[in-house]
Amino acid sequence: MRDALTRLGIEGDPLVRAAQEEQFGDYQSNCAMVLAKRLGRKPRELAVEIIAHLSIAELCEPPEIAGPGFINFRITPAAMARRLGAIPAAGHAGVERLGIERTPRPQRVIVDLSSPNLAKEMHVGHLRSTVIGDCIARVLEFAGHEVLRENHVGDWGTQFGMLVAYLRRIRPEVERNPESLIIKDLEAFYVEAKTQFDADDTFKAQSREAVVALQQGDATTRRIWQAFCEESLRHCHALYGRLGVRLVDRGESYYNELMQEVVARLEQRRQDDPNSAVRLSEGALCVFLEGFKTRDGQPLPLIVRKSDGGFNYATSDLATILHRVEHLGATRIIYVVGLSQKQHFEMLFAAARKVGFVGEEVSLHHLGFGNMLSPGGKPFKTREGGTVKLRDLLDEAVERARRVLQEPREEDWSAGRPDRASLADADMQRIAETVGLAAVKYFDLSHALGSDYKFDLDTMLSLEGNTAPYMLYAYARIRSIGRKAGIDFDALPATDLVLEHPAEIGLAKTLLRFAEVVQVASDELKPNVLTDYMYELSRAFSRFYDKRLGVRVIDASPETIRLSRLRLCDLTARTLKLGLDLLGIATLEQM
RNA sequence: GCGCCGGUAGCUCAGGUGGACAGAGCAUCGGAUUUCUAAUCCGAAAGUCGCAGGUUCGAGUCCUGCCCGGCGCACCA
Repeated sequence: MRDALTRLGIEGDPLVRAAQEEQFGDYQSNCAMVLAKRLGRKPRELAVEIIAHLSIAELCEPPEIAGPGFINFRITPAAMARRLGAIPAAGHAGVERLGIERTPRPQRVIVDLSSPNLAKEMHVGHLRSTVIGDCIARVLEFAGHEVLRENHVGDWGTQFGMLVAYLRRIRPEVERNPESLIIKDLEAFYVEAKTQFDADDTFKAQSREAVVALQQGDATTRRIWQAFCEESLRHCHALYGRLGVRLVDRGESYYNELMQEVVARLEQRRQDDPNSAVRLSEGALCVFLEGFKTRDGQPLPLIVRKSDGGFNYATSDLATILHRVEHLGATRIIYVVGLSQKQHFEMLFAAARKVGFVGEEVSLHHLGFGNMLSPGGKPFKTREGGTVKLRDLLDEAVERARRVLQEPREEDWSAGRPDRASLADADMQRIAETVGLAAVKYFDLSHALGSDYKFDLDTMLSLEGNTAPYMLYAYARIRSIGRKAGIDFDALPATDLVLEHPAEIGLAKTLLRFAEVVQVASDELKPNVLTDYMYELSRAFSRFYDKRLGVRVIDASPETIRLSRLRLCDLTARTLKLGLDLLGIATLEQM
């Protein structure tokens, strides 16, 4: 299509995409209508001309023009077989990428994700950033970019003075042996400290002193603080480990010196040009930006140094940008943070550009997401109104998964299905863990990022519909086919594909769309594009394997057909596995 | 008050730069089945896409106004 447009001397996007309905073919192009409008011509005439300049005879049937000027393409089974056949087989280079190429223009990308506060336990509010951020990082990495996952944890501020002082009071041994620190329940520890802080003026004073000591670099205080942060991070990483999330922790404290640098640079700017956007206002050092107003309609600046001389969120965020651009060499920074922070990031980015911290060559992107709500549609809280720990949420999901998985076991015994019924309890626990976590992650990623969603265990653990269990089942089932057919998929040679039956063609068609789907998901940073496809692929497979409308596989004959169908199974399994991997979801060989 | 995001089938949600009668899952109803893992497949019913205007050959999608919900609006992160 692109060539045809070029030959016609027309610039424009071919707008080719999978057809919405089967009657319109496999792919459709809507460009004739768009271009005709621009060129002041009749859409159908232009469509005719475009078709005349196409050279796609060996790819598809002669294209048809329909309606106001749609161009419909129907790929020939032979062409599908060729394309699928070109996907590297087991043992060949590129098999793990299914032949999908890397971007020709790799970037160094920072994904800012998770970012819990170390003073407390991670709670449900951290789930989305962690899961989405990890997925985005995986997708961009797969696309060929160099991705750095930065966990901007909160490890600084007044509350840490309080925590250090409290540790000193009730665990004095920490001072001598900071490495030994274990805090079972971080949340309870914080609450205790806070209660003490509010009730005890002496303790309050000690807390303040600890903050000062921390800032001045007092060795003992820092050791205790560090011990606390490390213990808190161990709590975090227990969860990251379960979730299969890798990231690099870099606390706010890391930027202490850079924050001085940020302020110094801005101060310089202000003094060089008193009329610049950087000005003092009510004693605070501010960056004034266009388009932002306070409640009263006054200009709303980004405050970079408070009137008391202290730093705030904006200061550390600017320092972070400086670090990422100047030290880490990032050309793209993606913040996976809730949508409620939207204005803050707009101001932050505008300010960073205004004061020259980042140039045109660097893109700053706030990938905002909606709230995770309780099943009732209200903010997610415990019955008492407190925050729900992320660990508790995941535990519950796993426990519920275990119950769902165990339900049919009794029947399996009587139905003579030892495949599932014979699973040892340990295996069952492992499977439940995978399924439970997969369900939570998949459910999150299957919603459009910007919208809120209701956390509903029943729905996400359902064995039917667009859920992780359905997808994992589809995968496990295919792997089981390999075992039963006595074929090692990991040693299956490249075979000629035979695509004759509608079920074969339907599956092949869906398989071929994977590369494009990954491309869209990666370009637009939309995980749900991927999940939607995964579901379609799983369904296409179920149809393929259906006893009435599908085809025989394990006992198919002749052997060429059998191998072809097994290869389709394998391609499906590999695609599912890769797709799930991009979502950050582990697969199971058996469930 | 200003700004941003959302309002799509009974429920939960999709809808790539405006495009072919608005899609899916659950739930409902009806089929298939002595299973190559039925944890499946096929089909039906179900929506004036918040409301009212406008732009366009064509609007869930763009513009304006209004209604409803959420979030944000200078020294908290």
